Amino acid sequence: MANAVALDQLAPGRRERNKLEKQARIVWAARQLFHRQGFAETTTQQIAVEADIGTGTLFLYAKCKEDLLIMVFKDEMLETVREIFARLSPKASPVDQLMAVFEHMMAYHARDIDLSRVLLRELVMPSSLDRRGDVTELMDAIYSGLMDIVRPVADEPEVAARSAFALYYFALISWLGRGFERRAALTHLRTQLSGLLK
Amino acid sequence: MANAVALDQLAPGRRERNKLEKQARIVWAARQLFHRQGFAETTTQQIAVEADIGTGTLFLYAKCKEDLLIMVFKDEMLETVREIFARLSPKASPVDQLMAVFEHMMAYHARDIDLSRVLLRELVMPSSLDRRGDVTELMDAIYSGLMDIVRPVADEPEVAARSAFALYYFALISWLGRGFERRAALTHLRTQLSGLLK
Amino acid sequence: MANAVALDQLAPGRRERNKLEKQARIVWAARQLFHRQGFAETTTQQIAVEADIGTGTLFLYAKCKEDLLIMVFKDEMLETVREIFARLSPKASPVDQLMAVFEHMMAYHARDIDLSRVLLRELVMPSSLDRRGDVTELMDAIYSGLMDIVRPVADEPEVAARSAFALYYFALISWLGRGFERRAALTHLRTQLSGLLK
Amino acid sequence: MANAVALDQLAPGRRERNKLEKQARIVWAARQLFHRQGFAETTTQQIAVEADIGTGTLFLYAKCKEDLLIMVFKDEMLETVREIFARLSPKASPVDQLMAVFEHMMAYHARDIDLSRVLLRELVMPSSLDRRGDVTELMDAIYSGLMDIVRPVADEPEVAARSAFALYYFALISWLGRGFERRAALTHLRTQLSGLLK
DNA sequence: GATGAATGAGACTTCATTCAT
DNA sequence: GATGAATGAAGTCTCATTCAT
Repeated sequence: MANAVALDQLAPGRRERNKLEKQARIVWAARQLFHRQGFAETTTQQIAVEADIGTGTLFLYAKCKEDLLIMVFKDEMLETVREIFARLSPKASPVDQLMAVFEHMMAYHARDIDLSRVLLRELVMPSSLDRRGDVTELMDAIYSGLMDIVRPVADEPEVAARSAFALYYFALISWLGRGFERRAALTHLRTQLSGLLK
Repeated sequence: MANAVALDQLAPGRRERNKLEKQARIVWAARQLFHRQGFAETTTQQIAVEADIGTGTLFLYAKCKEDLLIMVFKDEMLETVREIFARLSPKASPVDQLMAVFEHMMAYHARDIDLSRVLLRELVMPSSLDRRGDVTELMDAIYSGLMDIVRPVADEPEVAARSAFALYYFALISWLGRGFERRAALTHLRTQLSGLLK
Repeated sequence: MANAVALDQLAPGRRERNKLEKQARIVWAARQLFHRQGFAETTTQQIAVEADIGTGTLFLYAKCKEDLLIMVFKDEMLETVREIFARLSPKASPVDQLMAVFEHMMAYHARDIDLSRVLLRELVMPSSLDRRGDVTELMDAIYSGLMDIVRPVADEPEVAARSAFALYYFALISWLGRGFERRAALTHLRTQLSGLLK
Repeated sequence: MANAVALDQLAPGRRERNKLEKQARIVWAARQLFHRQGFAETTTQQIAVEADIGTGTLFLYAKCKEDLLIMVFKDEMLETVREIFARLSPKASPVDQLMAVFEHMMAYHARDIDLSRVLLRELVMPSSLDRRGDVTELMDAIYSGLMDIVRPVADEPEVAARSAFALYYFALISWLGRGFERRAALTHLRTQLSGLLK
């Protein structure tokens, strides 16, 4: 008994660290490696080693490698989105505010274009549906912010917010998917948003 | 040599025609197999066998497997799109016409959802740029038709057409990517299009 | 402690009965799943869930997954064999009686050929020796019945019974292992048994 | 041109070595490694390296690892069987001759019991049916030899040969599968064969 | 006895693509 | 242009089993 306590103090093992902490370590490890090496170039083994867990344990927290990407993205993006909305100038026009939001979001993706491409691919054709909740949570945060912006000028803020996001999404895909210039995509987007909000 | 010339004289354009016929056989074989077995489950060897050509010959006509999917899709989709636009009732409202177009396009994708998912993934993150021309050709046909529809009510038909397509594309992805119901996606889309065209 | 005694007095044999009941549930669960999904496709976790016990508890009752197969088989087969011997017509010739036995046994295996293949593989190359007793018990039952059949016509009933079973076993393997037709295997077997018993 | 010839002379490549030679090299490599390290412990990569071919090339010649075992076994066993039959004393009694054959065959398996266990398992539950021809060829050779032995004393040599082999097979499995002593298995077998041939 | 979170070994095979002919 | 034998990279995730509680 006394020994066990002593052992715990000397070498706190893996087991007592709780699930949440473990999940956090996994996401942290995945993020580091995905950004440093790319998605395909990162092996699940590397992530497990970096997170200090067993190879199999990883799959108790994420059903597949792609789910790890969603988890990484959701954490980062949610924070990013909240910052973006927090920093908006309320005096700017709705279109300007929307553009500010979307420009920042694109800038976020620009930091790691390849990883964002993999992410979009994953959103279009999900490898598992386990992380659907994460995506929903993120989308809700975005829609909520967009609605606040368009509310003053839109009869149906929800519809307008969804439309605005759809236009952004198309611009994003045009940029990521076909080498459409980011600037050109944004220019188009502004025109379209102006048209949308009359 | 002399023989070759003679053959050419007897059947002018023969080589070229052979090439086209061979390409047609390849696309036909790919389509059959992709639809029957799915994209990943179909091997390039199977396609070569079905098209009655050598394994290596295939890659003289398509740089990679994904290009075959684009070829299959472009042929089918271009025809589908033309039919759709041809059958529109010019008396219907622009929104109704747009919805008719998009409903038919979604119905086309519904015939093979999985294959459409692969296609969208491919459009978002192309494996090769060789078939970009095919995509452009198709998009031009679509934009052209959409512009005709929105022209009566839009100041900038090109912008409106692009926006309309963006809204459709988002609906499409929502449906394919997340099991969002097709009906629900279409309902949303109609509301958004109404908003867009005021 | 005192409580434990009291409990034991209230329900004597309770612990033992619980253990047997639990084992019965495990075997029942394993049988369902093996038959429904196949051996390889069934996980020990599924069996544990179905038997309503912990994942680790399973291995208190069976040293390994293969042992579960033996347990399933032994229960079923022992009952089957007893029925078969009970229903024999004593007036039939020994060869006819043997054939009746073996036909029924093959029919039993025919109900789940794939599982029987796994079983035979397991008998040829056992994963553990823990369940050897089960196999012996079953074999004894079979030999005993076969000896009763051949006794009237064999000088050494034990030898004849063993030979008869060997001939059956070969027929069984020929059928399971190589797609030899069941009918053909049985025809061969009858000829061989006739030769054996003169 | 001249260069190509020079290169060929300096470094005769893989390609010109024909298919048969390649298959022989593969089987040779597999045999070495299976015997030296055991079946499970040998990787297909090792075999490919040893045979001096590409990893994938291996699977042009054997559909799966198990097929390699059949190929190895068939070659060895066919030779072994022919030797055994060639060396029989025609003056010995049929039972003695049969026993000589089966003792030698068991001795062959005794040289690598574990590999033989894997082989038997494979025969009971084949991983592929591609090598069925090999098994048939071997069995034909064995049956043919056995028929010659039993012909003098059996009305139906074919049936007797098959029965004799079945009895041997059962003894073999008893020995390999359950640690039944080889000597005991052979003793039983002799008794049974005596009974069979009256 | 019971639990269930954690472990970690593990190597096969596929199949798009190439390139010598 | 056509062929098809040869290549070889590649790495996830499963799942039986353990063992601290």
